[in-house]
Amino acid sequence: MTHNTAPPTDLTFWSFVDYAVQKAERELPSVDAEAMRMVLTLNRATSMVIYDLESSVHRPRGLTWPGFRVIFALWLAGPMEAKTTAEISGMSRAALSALLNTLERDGLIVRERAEHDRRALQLSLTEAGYGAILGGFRAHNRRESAWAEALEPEERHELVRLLNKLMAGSTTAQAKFRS
Amino acid sequence: MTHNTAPPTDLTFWSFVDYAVQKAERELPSVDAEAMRMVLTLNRATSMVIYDLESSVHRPRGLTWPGFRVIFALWLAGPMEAKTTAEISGMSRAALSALLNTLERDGLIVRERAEHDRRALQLSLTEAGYGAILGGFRAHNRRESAWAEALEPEERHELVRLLNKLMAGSTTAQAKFRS
DNA sequence: CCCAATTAATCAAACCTTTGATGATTTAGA
DNA sequence: TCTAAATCATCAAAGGTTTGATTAATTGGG
Repeated sequence: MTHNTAPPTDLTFWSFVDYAVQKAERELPSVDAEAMRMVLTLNRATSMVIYDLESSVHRPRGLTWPGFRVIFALWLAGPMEAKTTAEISGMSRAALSALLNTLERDGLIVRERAEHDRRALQLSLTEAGYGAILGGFRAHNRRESAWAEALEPEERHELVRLLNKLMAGSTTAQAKFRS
Repeated sequence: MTHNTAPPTDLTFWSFVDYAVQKAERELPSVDAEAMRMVLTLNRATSMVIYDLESSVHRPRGLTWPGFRVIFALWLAGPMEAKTTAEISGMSRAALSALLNTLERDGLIVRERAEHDRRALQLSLTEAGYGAILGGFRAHNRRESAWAEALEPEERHELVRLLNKLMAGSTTAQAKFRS
Protein backbone atom coordinates (compact mmCIF):
# COMPACT_ATOMS: atom_id res chain seq x y z
CA MET A 1 0.00 0.00 0.00
CA THR A 2 2.65 2.49 1.08
CA HIS A 3 5.52 1.09 -0.95
CA ASN A 4 4.90 -0.87 -4.06
CA THR A 5 7.54 -3.52 -3.78
CA ALA A 6 5.87 -6.37 -5.60
CA PRO A 7 5.48 -9.43 -3.41
CA PRO A 8 7.08 -12.59 -4.74
CA THR A 9 4.69 -14.36 -7.04
CA ASP A 10 5.24 -17.70 -5.32
CA LEU A 11 4.08 -16.82 -1.80
CA THR A 12 2.98 -19.89 0.11
CA PHE A 13 1.72 -20.65 3.57
CA TRP A 14 5.36 -21.46 4.45
CA SER A 15 7.28 -18.65 2.88
CA PHE A 16 4.84 -15.95 3.96
CA VAL A 17 6.31 -15.65 7.46
CA ASP A 18 9.73 -14.52 6.23
CA TYR A 19 8.23 -12.21 3.69
CA ALA A 20 5.75 -10.72 6.19
CA VAL A 21 8.35 -10.06 8.86
CA GLN A 22 10.66 -8.28 6.43
CA LYS A 23 7.90 -6.26 4.85
CA ALA A 24 6.47 -5.26 8.23
CA GLU A 25 9.87 -3.99 9.32
CA ARG A 26 10.00 -1.75 6.28
CA GLU A 27 6.47 -0.48 6.72
CA LEU A 28 6.67 -0.03 10.47
CA PRO A 29 10.27 0.32 11.69
CA SER A 30 9.20 0.13 15.33
CA VAL A 31 7.87 -3.41 14.96
CA ASP A 32 9.12 -6.17 17.26
CA ALA A 33 10.07 -8.53 14.46
CA GLU A 34 11.21 -11.41 16.63
CA ALA A 35 7.96 -11.48 18.57
CA MET A 36 6.02 -11.25 15.33
CA ARG A 37 7.93 -14.15 13.82
CA MET A 38 7.44 -16.24 16.93
CA VAL A 39 3.67 -15.81 17.09
CA LEU A 40 3.22 -16.21 13.35
CA THR A 41 5.24 -19.42 13.32
CA LEU A 42 3.54 -20.80 16.41
CA ASN A 43 0.16 -20.21 14.88
CA ARG A 44 1.08 -21.82 11.58
CA ALA A 45 2.68 -24.91 13.02
CA THR A 46 -0.29 -25.54 15.28
CA SER A 47 -2.82 -24.93 12.59
CA MET A 48 -1.11 -27.49 10.35
CA VAL A 49 -1.00 -30.15 13.03
CA ILE A 50 -4.57 -29.64 14.16
CA TYR A 51 -5.93 -29.53 10.63
CA ASP A 52 -4.22 -32.82 9.88
CA LEU A 53 -5.56 -34.48 13.03
CA GLU A 54 -9.07 -33.23 12.55
CA SER A 55 -9.41 -33.93 8.84
CA SER A 56 -7.54 -37.20 8.69
CA VAL A 57 -8.60 -38.78 11.98
CA HIS A 58 -11.65 -37.26 13.61
CA ARG A 59 -13.98 -35.98 10.88
CA PRO A 60 -13.92 -39.32 9.06
CA ARG A 61 -15.05 -40.90 12.35
CA GLY A 62 -17.84 -38.40 12.84
CA LEU A 63 -16.22 -36.15 15.42
CA THR A 64 -15.16 -32.53 15.11
CA TRP A 65 -11.96 -31.35 16.76
CA PRO A 66 -13.79 -29.66 19.66
CA GLY A 67 -15.97 -32.74 20.03
CA PHE A 68 -12.89 -34.90 20.29
CA ARG A 69 -11.37 -32.61 22.92
CA VAL A 70 -14.41 -32.95 25.16
CA ILE A 71 -14.71 -36.72 24.81
CA PHE A 72 -10.97 -36.98 25.42
CA ALA A 73 -11.19 -34.94 28.63
CA LEU A 74 -14.11 -37.02 29.85
CA TRP A 75 -12.28 -40.23 29.06
CA LEU A 76 -9.29 -39.28 31.17
CA ALA A 77 -10.78 -37.17 33.93
CA GLY A 78 -14.50 -37.90 33.89
CA PRO A 79 -17.13 -38.05 35.17
CA MET A 80 -16.92 -34.43 36.15
CA GLU A 81 -18.74 -31.13 36.29
CA ALA A 82 -19.32 -29.26 33.06
CA LYS A 83 -17.47 -26.29 34.45
CA THR A 84 -14.30 -28.38 34.81
CA THR A 85 -14.73 -29.90 31.36
CA ALA A 86 -14.88 -26.44 29.86
CA GLU A 87 -11.80 -25.36 31.78
CA ILE A 88 -9.55 -28.29 30.89
CA SER A 89 -10.67 -28.61 27.31
CA GLY A 90 -10.09 -24.93 26.73
CA MET A 91 -13.50 -23.61 25.83
CA SER A 92 -15.99 -21.20 27.32
CA ARG A 93 -18.96 -22.45 29.27
CA ALA A 94 -21.25 -21.18 26.50
CA ALA A 95 -19.32 -22.95 23.76
CA LEU A 96 -19.37 -26.18 25.70
CA SER A 97 -23.10 -25.87 26.21
CA ALA A 98 -23.68 -25.74 22.47
CA LEU A 99 -21.23 -28.52 21.79
CA LEU A 100 -22.87 -30.81 24.34
CA ASN A 101 -26.13 -30.68 22.41
CA THR A 102 -24.46 -32.44 19.51
CA LEU A 103 -22.53 -34.94 21.61
CA GLU A 104 -25.64 -35.77 23.61
CA ARG A 105 -27.76 -36.12 20.48
CA ASP A 106 -25.15 -38.49 19.06
CA GLY A 107 -25.30 -40.53 22.22
CA LEU A 108 -21.69 -40.03 23.24
CA ILE A 109 -22.18 -38.24 26.56
CA VAL A 110 -24.79 -37.88 29.29
CA ARG A 111 -25.80 -34.66 31.03
CA GLU A 112 -27.06 -35.00 34.60
CA ARG A 113 -27.89 -32.51 37.30
CA ALA A 114 -25.27 -32.54 40.08
CA GLU A 115 -26.38 -33.81 43.51
CA HIS A 116 -24.73 -31.21 45.70
CA ASP A 117 -25.53 -28.17 43.57
CA ARG A 118 -28.64 -28.20 41.45
CA ARG A 119 -27.27 -25.50 39.17
CA ALA A 120 -24.31 -27.65 38.17
CA LEU A 121 -24.12 -30.34 35.48
CA GLN A 122 -22.37 -33.68 35.80
CA LEU A 123 -20.99 -35.05 32.53
CA SER A 124 -20.06 -38.60 31.72
CA LEU A 125 -19.28 -40.77 28.71
CA THR A 126 -21.77 -43.35 27.49
CA GLU A 127 -20.53 -46.74 26.33
CA ALA A 128 -20.66 -45.40 22.79
CA GLY A 129 -18.61 -42.38 23.84
CA TYR A 130 -16.08 -44.63 25.48
CA GLY A 131 -15.85 -46.74 22.34
CA ALA A 132 -15.43 -43.66 20.18
CA ILE A 133 -12.54 -42.30 22.17
CA LEU A 134 -10.72 -45.62 22.36
CA GLY A 135 -10.61 -46.12 18.62
CA GLY A 136 -10.23 -42.44 17.81
CA PHE A 137 -7.41 -41.83 20.20
CA ARG A 138 -5.26 -44.66 18.90
CA ALA A 139 -5.42 -43.23 15.39
CA HIS A 140 -4.93 -39.74 16.78
CA ASN A 141 -1.82 -40.78 18.68
CA ARG A 142 -0.36 -42.48 15.60
CA ARG A 143 -0.59 -39.19 13.73
CA GLU A 144 0.96 -37.39 16.69
CA SER A 145 3.86 -39.85 16.50
CA ALA A 146 4.31 -39.19 12.82
CA TRP A 147 4.55 -35.45 13.50
CA ALA A 148 6.85 -35.93 16.46
CA GLU A 149 9.32 -37.90 14.37
CA ALA A 150 10.35 -34.67 12.69
CA LEU A 151 12.23 -33.78 15.88
CA GLU A 152 14.93 -35.53 17.86
CA PRO A 153 13.84 -36.64 21.33
CA GLU A 154 15.81 -33.84 23.00
CA GLU A 155 14.27 -31.37 20.59
CA ARG A 156 10.78 -32.52 21.51
CA HIS A 157 11.64 -32.00 25.13
CA GLU A 158 13.02 -28.60 24.48
CA LEU A 159 9.99 -27.60 22.44
CA VAL A 160 7.68 -28.61 25.27
CA ARG A 161 9.83 -26.77 27.78
CA LEU A 162 9.77 -23.58 25.73
CA LEU A 163 6.03 -23.74 25.18
CA ASN A 164 5.46 -24.24 28.89
CA LYS A 165 7.69 -21.31 29.68
CA LEU A 166 5.74 -19.24 27.19
CA MET A 167 2.45 -20.17 28.83
CA ALA A 168 3.85 -19.47 32.28
CA GLY A 169 4.68 -15.98 31.08
CA SER A 170 1.03 -15.25 30.40
CA THR A 171 0.69 -13.97 33.95
CA THR A 172 3.42 -11.40 33.51
CA ALA A 173 2.07 -10.57 30.08
CA GLN A 174 -1.34 -9.93 31.67
CA ALA A 175 -2.93 -12.07 29.03
CA LYS A 176 -6.68 -12.31 28.76
CA PHE A 177 -8.10 -15.77 29.50
CA ARG A 178 -11.29 -17.46 28.47
CA SER A 179 -14.06 -17.00 31.00
CA MET B 1 -13.68 -45.46 33.01
CA THR B 2 -11.54 -48.58 33.15
CA HIS B 3 -9.76 -47.73 36.37
CA ASN B 4 -11.37 -45.50 38.91
CA THR B 5 -8.41 -43.48 40.01
CA ALA B 6 -10.09 -40.24 40.99
CA PRO B 7 -8.74 -37.29 39.03
CA PRO B 8 -7.29 -34.48 41.12
CA THR B 9 -10.04 -32.11 42.11
CA ASP B 10 -8.03 -29.09 41.05
CA LEU B 11 -7.56 -29.90 37.36
CA THR B 12 -6.90 -26.78 35.34
CA PHE B 13 -6.13 -25.96 31.75
CA TRP B 14 -2.44 -26.03 32.76
CA SER B 15 -2.22 -29.12 34.90
CA PHE B 16 -4.36 -31.25 32.63
CA VAL B 17 -1.50 -32.09 30.26
CA ASP B 18 0.57 -33.86 32.89
CA TYR B 19 -2.43 -35.62 34.28
CA ALA B 20 -3.67 -36.68 30.84
CA VAL B 21 -0.35 -38.06 29.68
CA GLN B 22 0.07 -40.16 32.80
CA LYS B 23 -3.46 -41.42 32.77
CA ALA B 24 -3.32 -42.27 29.07
CA GLU B 25 -0.18 -44.32 29.64
CA ARG B 26 -2.01 -46.35 32.25
CA GLU B 27 -5.11 -46.83 30.13
CA LEU B 28 -3.25 -47.53 26.91
CA PRO B 29 0.31 -48.74 27.49
CA SER B 30 1.17 -48.53 23.80
CA VAL B 31 0.65 -44.78 23.70
CA ASP B 32 3.43 -42.51 22.43
CA ALA B 33 3.43 -40.26 25.48
CA GLU B 34 6.08 -37.83 24.25
CA ALA B 35 4.24 -37.16 21.02
CA MET B 36 1.00 -36.76 22.94
CA ARG B 37 2.56 -34.28 25.32
CA MET B 38 4.08 -32.31 22.48
CA VAL B 39 0.85 -31.90 20.53
CA LEU B 40 -1.20 -31.19 23.62
CA THR B 41 1.20 -28.51 24.78
CA LEU B 42 1.54 -26.99 21.34
CA ASN B 43 -2.20 -26.70 21.05
CA ARG B 44 -2.62 -25.16 24.46
CA ALA B 45 0.10 -22.59 24.14
CA THR B 46 -1.20 -21.45 20.77
CA SER B 47 -4.77 -21.32 21.91
CA MET B 48 -3.81 -19.08 24.83
CA VAL B 49 -1.85 -16.68 22.68
CA ILE B 50 -4.47 -16.45 19.96
CA TYR B 51 -7.34 -16.05 22.41
CA ASP B 52 -5.51 -13.19 24.07
CA LEU B 53 -4.77 -11.46 20.76
CA GLU B 54 -8.28 -11.86 19.44
CA SER B 55 -10.18 -10.90 22.59
CA SER B 56 -7.94 -8.12 23.79
CA VAL B 57 -6.92 -6.53 20.49
CA HIS B 58 -9.07 -7.43 17.53
CA ARG B 59 -12.63 -8.01 18.73
CA PRO B 60 -12.72 -4.66 20.55
CA ARG B 61 -11.76 -3.06 17.24
CA GLY B 62 -14.47 -4.87 15.33
CA LEU B 63 -12.35 -7.58 13.71
CA THR B 64 -12.42 -11.32 14.26
CA TRP B 65 -9.16 -13.27 14.26
CA PRO B 66 -9.72 -14.66 10.74
CA GLY B 67 -10.71 -11.20 9.57
CA PHE B 68 -7.48 -9.81 10.93
CA ARG B 69 -5.44 -12.51 9.22
CA VAL B 70 -6.90 -11.64 5.83
CA ILE B 71 -6.48 -7.88 6.21
CA PHE B 72 -2.96 -8.49 7.47
CA ALA B 73 -2.07 -10.60 4.45
CA LEU B 74 -3.51 -8.00 2.10
CA TRP B 75 -1.62 -5.24 3.86
CA LEU B 76 1.73 -6.95 3.35
CA ALA B 77 1.30 -8.82 0.11
CA GLY B 78 -1.71 -7.28 -1.60
CA PRO B 79 -3.32 -6.61 -3.94
CA MET B 80 -3.47 -10.23 -4.91
CA GLU B 81 -5.68 -13.05 -6.10
CA ALA B 82 -8.11 -14.59 -3.65
CA LYS B 83 -6.52 -17.95 -4.17
CA THR B 84 -3.20 -16.65 -2.87
CA THR B 85 -4.87 -14.88 0.05
CA ALA B 86 -6.48 -18.12 1.11
CA GLU B 87 -3.18 -19.96 0.82
CA ILE B 88 -1.06 -17.57 2.84
CA SER B 89 -3.64 -16.80 5.46
CA GLY B 90 -4.24 -20.50 6.03
CA MET B 91 -7.87 -20.98 5.12
CA SER B 92 -9.81 -22.85 2.47
CA ARG B 93 -11.14 -21.05 -0.55
CA ALA B 94 -14.69 -21.63 0.69
CA ALA B 95 -13.96 -20.19 4.12
CA LEU B 96 -12.36 -17.14 2.58
CA SER B 97 -15.35 -16.66 0.33
CA ALA B 98 -17.66 -16.42 3.33
CA LEU B 99 -15.28 -14.22 5.26
CA LEU B 100 -14.95 -11.78 2.38
CA ASN B 101 -18.67 -11.09 2.52
CA THR B 102 -18.24 -9.60 5.97
CA LEU B 103 -15.05 -7.71 5.19
CA GLU B 104 -16.55 -6.31 2.00
CA ARG B 105 -19.77 -5.31 3.75
CA ASP B 106 -17.70 -3.52 6.38
CA GLY B 107 -15.87 -1.66 3.65
CA LEU B 108 -12.43 -3.03 4.44
CA ILE B 109 -11.67 -4.83 1.19
CA VAL B 110 -12.68 -4.75 -2.46
CA ARG B 111 -13.42 -7.76 -4.64
CA GLU B 112 -12.74 -7.36 -8.36
CA ARG B 113 -12.70 -9.75 -11.27
CA ALA B 114 -9.14 -10.45 -12.46
CA GLU B 115 -8.22 -9.17 -15.92
CA HIS B 116 -6.31 -12.15 -17.21
CA ASP B 117 -8.66 -14.85 -15.90
CA ARG B 118 -12.32 -14.09 -15.49
CA ARG B 119 -12.79 -16.89 -12.98
CA ALA B 120 -10.26 -15.34 -10.59
CA LEU B 121 -10.81 -12.61 -8.00
CA GLN B 122 -8.45 -9.76 -7.27
CA LEU B 123 -8.53 -8.55 -3.67
CA SER B 124 -7.34 -5.25 -2.29
CA LEU B 125 -7.63 -3.15 0.84
CA THR B 126 -9.75 -0.01 0.89
CA GLU B 127 -8.51 3.09 2.68
CA ALA B 128 -10.58 2.00 5.68
CA GLY B 129 -9.00 -1.43 5.55
CA TYR B 130 -5.57 0.11 5.44
CA GLY B 131 -6.41 2.27 8.45
CA ALA B 132 -7.76 -0.71 10.35
CA ILE B 133 -4.65 -2.78 9.89
CA LEU B 134 -2.27 0.03 10.79
CA GLY B 135 -3.85 0.69 14.17
CA GLY B 136 -4.71 -2.90 14.83
CA PHE B 137 -1.32 -4.29 14.03
CA ARG B 138 0.52 -1.92 16.36
CA ALA B 139 -1.59 -3.09 19.29
CA HIS B 140 -1.30 -6.68 18.10
CA ASN B 141 2.47 -6.48 17.96
CA ARG B 142 2.64 -4.96 21.45
CA ARG B 143 0.83 -8.01 22.80
CA GLU B 144 3.16 -10.27 20.82
CA SER B 145 6.08 -8.52 22.52
CA ALA B 146 4.57 -9.06 25.93
CA TRP B 147 4.28 -12.79 25.23
CA ALA B 148 7.74 -13.01 23.74
CA GLU B 149 9.29 -11.52 26.86
CA ALA B 150 8.65 -14.79 28.65
CA LEU B 151 11.56 -16.26 26.68
CA GLU B 152 15.19 -15.26 26.31
CA PRO B 153 16.15 -14.13 22.80
CA GLU B 154 17.98 -17.40 22.11
CA GLU B 155 15.00 -19.34 23.36
CA ARG B 156 12.71 -17.50 20.97
CA HIS B 157 15.05 -18.39 18.16
CA GLU B 158 15.17 -21.99 19.20
CA LEU B 159 11.39 -22.16 19.50
CA VAL B 160 11.00 -20.81 15.98
CA ARG B 161 13.61 -23.23 14.68
CA LEU B 162 11.88 -26.20 16.27
CA LEU B 163 8.46 -25.17 14.99
CA ASN B 164 9.86 -24.78 11.49
CA LYS B 165 11.48 -28.17 11.70
CA LEU B 166 8.17 -29.61 12.83
CA MET B 167 6.36 -28.06 9.88
CA ALA B 168 9.03 -29.25 7.48
CA GLY B 169 8.40 -32.77 8.74
CA SER B 170 4.80 -32.63 7.55
CA THR B 171 5.91 -34.00 4.20
CA THR B 172 7.46 -37.09 5.73
CA ALA B 173 4.49 -37.40 8.06
CA GLN B 174 2.22 -37.38 5.00
CA ALA B 175 0.08 -34.76 6.69
CA LYS B 176 -3.19 -33.67 5.15
CA PHE B 177 -3.26 -30.06 4.01
CA ARG B 178 -6.09 -27.63 3.49
CA SER B 179 -7.34 -27.61 -0.08
C1' DC C 1 -33.86 -14.91 58.40
C1' DC C 2 -33.78 -12.54 54.10
C1' DC C 3 -32.37 -10.12 50.16
C1' DA C 4 -28.36 -8.76 47.27
C1' DA C 5 -24.47 -10.46 44.96
C1' DT C 6 -22.47 -14.62 42.87
C1' DT C 7 -22.28 -18.52 40.25
C1' DA C 8 -23.81 -22.38 36.79
C1' DA C 9 -25.90 -23.02 32.65
C1' DT C 10 -28.38 -21.65 28.59
C1' DC C 11 -29.98 -18.65 24.94
C1' DA C 12 -29.61 -15.48 20.96
C1' DA C 13 -27.46 -13.21 17.20
C1' DA C 14 -23.60 -12.76 14.31
C1' DC C 15 -19.67 -15.13 12.32
C1' DC C 16 -16.35 -18.52 10.63
C1' DT C 17 -15.28 -23.43 9.17
C1' DT C 18 -15.94 -27.94 7.05
C1' DT C 19 -17.32 -31.01 3.34
C1' DG C 20 -19.53 -31.71 -0.82
C1' DA C 21 -22.06 -29.87 -4.91
C1' DT C 22 -22.71 -26.46 -8.61
C1' DG C 23 -21.57 -22.73 -12.16
C1' DA C 24 -18.31 -20.42 -14.86
C1' DT C 25 -13.91 -20.28 -17.33
C1' DT C 26 -9.85 -21.90 -19.08
C1' DT C 27 -6.78 -25.41 -20.75
C1' DA C 28 -5.29 -29.43 -23.17
C1' DG C 29 -5.60 -33.27 -25.93
C1' DA C 30 -7.78 -35.85 -29.83
C1' DT D 1 -11.37 -26.88 -33.35
C1' DC D 2 -14.01 -28.76 -30.02
C1' DT D 3 -15.05 -31.35 -26.11
C1' DA D 4 -13.32 -33.41 -21.54
C1' DA D 5 -10.82 -32.35 -17.62
C1' DA D 6 -9.08 -29.02 -14.52
C1' DT D 7 -9.51 -24.72 -12.03
C1' DC D 8 -11.71 -20.61 -9.47
C1' DA D 9 -15.28 -19.15 -6.82
C1' DT D 10 -19.63 -19.66 -4.50
C1' DC D 11 -23.39 -22.02 -2.28
C1' DA D 12 -25.69 -24.97 1.16
C1' DA D 13 -26.12 -27.49 5.32
C1' DA D 14 -24.36 -28.62 9.74
C1' DG D 15 -21.47 -27.23 13.50
C1' DG D 16 -18.67 -24.51 16.73
C1' DT D 17 -17.24 -19.78 18.74
C1' DT D 18 -17.91 -15.13 20.64
C1' DT D 19 -20.15 -11.64 23.44
C1' DG D 20 -23.86 -10.23 25.97
C1' DA D 21 -28.25 -11.23 28.00
C1' DT D 22 -31.35 -14.24 31.00
C1' DT D 23 -32.86 -17.83 34.33
C1' DA D 24 -32.18 -20.74 38.31
C1' DA D 25 -29.81 -21.86 42.52
C1' DT D 26 -26.60 -20.79 46.21
C1' DT D 27 -24.13 -17.87 49.40
C1' DG D 28 -23.10 -14.25 52.53
C1' DG D 29 -23.58 -10.28 55.05
C1' DG D 30 -26.91 -7.27 57.75
